[in-house]
Amino acid sequence: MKELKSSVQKTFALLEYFTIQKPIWGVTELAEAIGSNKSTVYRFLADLCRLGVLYKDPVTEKYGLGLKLFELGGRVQLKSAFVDKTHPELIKVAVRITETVHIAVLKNHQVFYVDKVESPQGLKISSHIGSFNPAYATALGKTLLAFLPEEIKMQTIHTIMDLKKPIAFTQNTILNKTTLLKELAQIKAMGYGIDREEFEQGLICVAIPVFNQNNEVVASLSASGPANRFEEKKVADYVATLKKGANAIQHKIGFFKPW
Amino acid sequence: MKELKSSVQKTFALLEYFTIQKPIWGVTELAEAIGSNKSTVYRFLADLCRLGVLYKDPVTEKYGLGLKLFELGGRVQLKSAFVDKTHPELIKVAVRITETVHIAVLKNHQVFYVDKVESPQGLKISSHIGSFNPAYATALGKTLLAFLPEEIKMQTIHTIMDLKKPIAFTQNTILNKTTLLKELAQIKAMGYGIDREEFEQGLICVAIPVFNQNNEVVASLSASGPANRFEEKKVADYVATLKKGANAIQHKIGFFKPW
DNA sequence: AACGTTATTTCGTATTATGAAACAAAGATA
DNA sequence: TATCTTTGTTTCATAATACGAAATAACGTT
Repeated sequence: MKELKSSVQKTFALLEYFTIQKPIWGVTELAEAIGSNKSTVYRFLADLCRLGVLYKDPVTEKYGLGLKLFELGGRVQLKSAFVDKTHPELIKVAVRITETVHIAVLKNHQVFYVDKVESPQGLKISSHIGSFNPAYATALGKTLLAFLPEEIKMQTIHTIMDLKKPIAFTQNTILNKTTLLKELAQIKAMGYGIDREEFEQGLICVAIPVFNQNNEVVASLSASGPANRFEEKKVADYVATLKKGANAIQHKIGFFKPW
Repeated sequence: MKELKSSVQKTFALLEYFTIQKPIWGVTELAEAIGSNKSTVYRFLADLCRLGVLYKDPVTEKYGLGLKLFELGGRVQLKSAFVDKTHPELIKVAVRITETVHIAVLKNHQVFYVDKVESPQGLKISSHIGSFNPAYATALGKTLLAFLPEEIKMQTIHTIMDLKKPIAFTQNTILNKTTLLKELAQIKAMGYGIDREEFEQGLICVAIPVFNQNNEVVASLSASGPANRFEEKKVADYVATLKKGANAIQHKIGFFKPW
């Protein structure tokens, strides 16, 4: 690899090619995609296989992500101390609400999708666990921002709205800082946030904050559905159910805090 | 690090120190545990943090496993193409059976625990997702072995019983190859396997095979509970419920095969 | 049988990693 | 408040690993 990069960086850069959409690669194919010599890539692949980080199909000679990553992923505290505990509560909420339920945390001024439970009757939502979305344009994000401690909130909003130049996703996306601050104040007052097609056309999302037992906001919990199915009365019902879920979650996670 | 090892190996060796039991390390503490210079370890930690593989708590200056591993773990096909689909079925089984339900695959001649759902009424089982256990001494393992294609089965049993010298976990552990082969024949005939305190004192486990839509055995599904609660009648009921679960799983996983 | 493609190995050279030492920062102690 | 101790962070000469061109092996296609 003709770049000034540590081997650690190269290793994880290589692992990035193994996606949900394309989970399987051959040596030459991957070398071409990376722009590296195939003997270099071959050695990385061989090393990673020995460690169980990748596996090699003996028949096709193609490589895929291995059990070691599955196991390491399970040791991340977000998984072992949070998702494993909250997942059953998401299921209960999804059963009652019959829409897709998500839980997310704030990371790098964005929402990071941590888990979701789809309802058979619910709309298929394109969100992807393990991915980021803009905090300012999602119910999950706005709700997380709204309940942050005041100083952290102002710093974060400054970063998002002034330094990082927000973009519009739909006509409804809030791009003005003052407008966003008013919106967050309203979310704080009402105890829940709504994304009215601000991030995705045709999609409405209702979110409420999730606190730990130190009363720190650690996540947000939401229900998403098509715009034509969200009536005012339903919103109140959803909020009530989400709050029950959030209370149960608070009991289960103790003082857990995703840094 | 004074060893002849690639940086890839060193990287994953370092990540191994971040366990469920001890998820958080400081620079010097980790360097001492590894037996490496703290400036070397510091650079690895810094690199891994920039990649999101680790995170650093800004207050305590300690390190923990980061979101990137959570996300990579979610991209492993065993997770995205299997666990995500089978988990709801495990829940349904656990609700009916009111014991702990596990699903495992065969890897390196051992059972690899992939998922589990505990029942509130169930005994707390010490199994750990992402860990291995001996195939010859567990219901999950014996059942997987029993339903393997004949040639692969004989090879695998040769490896386990002749080359790897099995050890006893309890007085009931099967150590004789001929005895094990008879046991597997019986499991094949009955369609389910039982571990009668062969792996853990006081614990009985019933497992059935899970097939994909190519009729290849890809996993096994089990219910575990204390020995004093397992009566003959209950076994038949459990097997029936587990079979329903396995059928539902077969429908959901298509031709998926954990390599 | 010949050809094309991909996987795998070799070895001289290029690049990265190491660790001792020094410095910075912060908490503990007198 | 000053001093000491411990941990985190940085520097740089040296040691070790990584690289890639070329060759070989393996396998599928024609």
